[in-house]
Amino acid sequence: MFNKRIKIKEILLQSPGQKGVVVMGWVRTLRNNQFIALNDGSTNLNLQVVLELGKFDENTLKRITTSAALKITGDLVASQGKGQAVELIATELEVLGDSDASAYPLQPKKHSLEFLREIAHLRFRTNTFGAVFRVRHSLAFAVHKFYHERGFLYLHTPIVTASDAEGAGEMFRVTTLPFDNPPRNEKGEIDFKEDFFGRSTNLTVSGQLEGELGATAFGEIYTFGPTFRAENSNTTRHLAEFWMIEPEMAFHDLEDNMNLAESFIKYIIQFAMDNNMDDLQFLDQRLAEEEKQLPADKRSPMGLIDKLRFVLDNDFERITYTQAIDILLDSPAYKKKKFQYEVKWGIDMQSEHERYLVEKHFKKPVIVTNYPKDIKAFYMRQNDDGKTVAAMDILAPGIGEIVGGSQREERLDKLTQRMKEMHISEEELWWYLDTRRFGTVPHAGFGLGFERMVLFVTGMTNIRDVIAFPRTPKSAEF
RNA sequence: UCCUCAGUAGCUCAGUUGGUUAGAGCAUCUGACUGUUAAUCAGAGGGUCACUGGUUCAAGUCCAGUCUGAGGAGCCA
Repeated sequence: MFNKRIKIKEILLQSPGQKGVVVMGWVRTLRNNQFIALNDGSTNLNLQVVLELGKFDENTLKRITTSAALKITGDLVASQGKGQAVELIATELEVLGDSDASAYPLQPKKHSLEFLREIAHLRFRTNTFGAVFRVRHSLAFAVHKFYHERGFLYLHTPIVTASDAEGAGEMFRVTTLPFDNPPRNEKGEIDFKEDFFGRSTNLTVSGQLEGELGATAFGEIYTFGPTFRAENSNTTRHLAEFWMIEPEMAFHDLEDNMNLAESFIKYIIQFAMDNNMDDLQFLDQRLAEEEKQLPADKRSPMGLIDKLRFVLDNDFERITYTQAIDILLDSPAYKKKKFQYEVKWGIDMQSEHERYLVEKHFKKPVIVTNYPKDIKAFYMRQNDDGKTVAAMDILAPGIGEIVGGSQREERLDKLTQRMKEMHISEEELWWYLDTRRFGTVPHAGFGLGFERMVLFVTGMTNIRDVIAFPRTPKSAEF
């Protein structure tokens, strides 16, 4: 029976005086042969366990090494030392699992994030990753809470998909055909009729098209699942496997869509602020320490928690693509020829342009709407000007694009015309087009990259550090 | 995929114009000490200088290629 244990998060809030308290956790450090800093993952804070001199034999003490798993029974008392309100005087100590100190890679000191990535199976045991993953959990939970409270239905869209017409990037093929000798048809091409699903299949790059099927029946749905892109992207904000949240809403236009996205982002930030303040404070201090190393102009203008408060307290800036281009053309950066890439109406804005708008000009999240149709996907609703579509991207400081969405083209003729122009097969997407044939309605939706959201809230800078087991080109060890 | 930078002990790093036996702090091990907060003190062990090839009397150091990592760019969430 292990159920009598009390989590360290709870015991730290209790008043001294209790006897026979049972705790279990892992040793962070043993100081002075007398003080164990015990952590059980429920909080970043450690419980100080006091071993009175002579009470435990030398062999037991020798087994109290970094990361050894312990069961300790003891009495909770007011701490004599500084740094903690209460501490546990141990009466019984059992080593549940030894940890060979000479082989254990983590030390009670600061490790580089690069090194910790190489031991991703153990990095949860550090303060930084403990905080990041508790915050990540809260954000994920808040996603469901937000949509559930608003009557959205959680729809599980498929991981394996047959459609390759979504145009959202390179896909991972799913097959059971033998590599060395695949079946071939008369033309000598690989015959996917022989494959497991009887056709060529891939891992999903987006649940949106399926999401629209749900929205046109349930009204409002959301998806929250893994997404796969086989792009050879080597950046701090791309993963080959990442998690995306995609709400899709019938009877919503572009403005409704923006309103939902903004309140959604604020809601999940608020939830983390309400439930993970200890961890956010730790991350805030961590970030401040990191930034001391940077030159002054590279540092964030605000601390992490101040930044989150600022986002909660202020409306996102809303501008059209056309206004965005005008701001760029009118900017000192443009006039001083600081931009490497050309700025003119019709371009797909580069990172440097987005960063300027968000980090220099507005200094807060910006929603850019009504992009030129030629740089956006086929399913976005065409505006009356014939040039733009009802798209919206949310750009966040330090991250770039965190949300991409649009009002969808609900008019069948406009949609199929656009598909023809963009060489997208109507036959393959017959099921998608059926939503426009049978009771089509104005509707909208967006995708939010979950890891980018976690980056923003935790202040981490590399996306590989906010997902448990990052998959990136040439890397899938854990 | 492109550009730039890096790879020296378990970790973080130093290593001069190429020159004797490659160093430090932390960690580890041994011992001491005991109200510590990444405990402290003393001592010890620990290296295929990423890999392959080349230049040279001599390469951690110079050159070429490869691999891996980081940052930036593109693709995007």
